[in-house]
Amino acid sequence: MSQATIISIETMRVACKSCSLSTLCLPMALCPEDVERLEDIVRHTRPLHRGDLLFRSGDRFRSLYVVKTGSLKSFAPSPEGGEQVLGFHLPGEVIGLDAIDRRTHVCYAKVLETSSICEVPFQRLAQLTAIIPSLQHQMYRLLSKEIGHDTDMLLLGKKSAEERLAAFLLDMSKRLQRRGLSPTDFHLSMSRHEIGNYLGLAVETVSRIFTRFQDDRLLGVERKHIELFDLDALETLAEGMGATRQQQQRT
Amino acid sequence: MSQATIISIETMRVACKSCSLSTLCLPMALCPEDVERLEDIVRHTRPLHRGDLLFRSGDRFRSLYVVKTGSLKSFAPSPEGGEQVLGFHLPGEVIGLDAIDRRTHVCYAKVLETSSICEVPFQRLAQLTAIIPSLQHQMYRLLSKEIGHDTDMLLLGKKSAEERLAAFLLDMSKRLQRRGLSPTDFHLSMSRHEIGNYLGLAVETVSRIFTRFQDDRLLGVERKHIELFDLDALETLAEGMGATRQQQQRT
DNA sequence: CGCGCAGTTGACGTGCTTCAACCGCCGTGG
DNA sequence: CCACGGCGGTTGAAGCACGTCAACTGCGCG
Repeated sequence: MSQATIISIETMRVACKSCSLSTLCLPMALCPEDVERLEDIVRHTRPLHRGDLLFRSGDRFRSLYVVKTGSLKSFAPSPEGGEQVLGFHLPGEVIGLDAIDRRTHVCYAKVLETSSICEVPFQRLAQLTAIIPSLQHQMYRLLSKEIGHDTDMLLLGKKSAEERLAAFLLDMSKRLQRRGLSPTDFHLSMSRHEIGNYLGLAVETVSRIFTRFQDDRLLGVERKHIELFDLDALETLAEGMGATRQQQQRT
Repeated sequence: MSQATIISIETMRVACKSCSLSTLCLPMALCPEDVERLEDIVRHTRPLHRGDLLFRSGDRFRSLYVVKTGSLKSFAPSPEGGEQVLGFHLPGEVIGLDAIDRRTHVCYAKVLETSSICEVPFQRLAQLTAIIPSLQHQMYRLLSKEIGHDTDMLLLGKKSAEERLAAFLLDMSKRLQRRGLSPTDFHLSMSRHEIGNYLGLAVETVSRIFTRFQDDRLLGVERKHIELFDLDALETLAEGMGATRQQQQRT
């Protein structure tokens, strides 16, 4: 028990310079000296557990959060009391970028599995970006990348159910690969409900398509464990070349 | 004719400090001295006309563009040769934020009606933000706002056709209002095809819902001229309180 | 004056949702 | 240790919202 505690604290306190995410996260392309300046403002909190909320809708925006380990989902309350899943967040990804403008969080961030998270106070980060040009560029790229990803998701909304699920799986695959994990064999920390909600599909539809993909030997599924057998075929599907329902609306 | 030319040139050359958009655009909250520094890097191009392309997919990213007058649409080529409308851009709005990260434009920007546009070289803008803190904040807020708007659009993709069109009209209404125009009486510069494509709906569906809204006295339509009679009702519709198809998927 | 395209309207087909039943895993408590 | 309840997930049947196809209208432009 005491050993577990020590490990946990060690994990918590790992500095940016020795963090395995340093090539993905904010320190990317910073010189050691600047990494240290960044470290000075980063706050490490104790690990959060499944179901914990990182922040709530309405909370005042003060910090960006970076996932160090684990995963989260963000969601907005929907009018009827349900929730709308806005995205999933993997290690190295920054949460809260949408709140900079509004000064207030308008969504919830919930932990899907035990996760450790770095807190980066935004005001101090902004001050730092003014004196570290490469950090400023990194911030602009980060924000821009988020816009690009959102745009991709926006396009998804116009595709068929099969295309959406294929695109979702490929997106996860690529994001995991960037983190040094297998792009073809991984664990989904979110439920089918959450996937369906995220993609705008009914749970049943998600389930049916998973089995359809499995029947077609595109992948193997066993509960939350996914194995992708044919990335190319999935890519083709996701692109919408499926011949059915050509949504090519020229204007 | 010569008078028209003079007016056009006058419009082209208007400086940031005397531009009617100065409270919406980048100069927002800058002191006069800093506005002048911004002006120094802004390039004014001749007005573009309907159908002109501001940039193409594949073009190297060099500048952000701000709409001064007129309107544009951005779209991505879809696999089968059609196009996917990504958004519409009104005066005071910045185009190209998604390209900062990729260093290359991945979509097209096409002019919907005669428009004048300011070009802001990004490298020089970034240099300027490092020495003008309020400009840096403005940039962060701009990028963040875009993320927020994209997220809103993403949520739209999960709603019914009526909800989507209502939300689209309200979005236009609010954006026009911020520009000092009537929020209830305006002209849509895009075609039904483009609206449908943007919202992920068939043209016929858009048309049907327009007439349905008109029958319900929510608005008046005559070709591209729109008059909104009942903003509250549209708001309620857009929120998805329509009692039909409650997409409240709890997880 | 007439071609052409944007827009509207109607009839029909279908992909997805909805409703419902069932299965299997897992935790809990007797 | 097993029984039981509950939830996540899968599968089947039926309905509906929206897409597709097709015909028609009318403004706009050469």
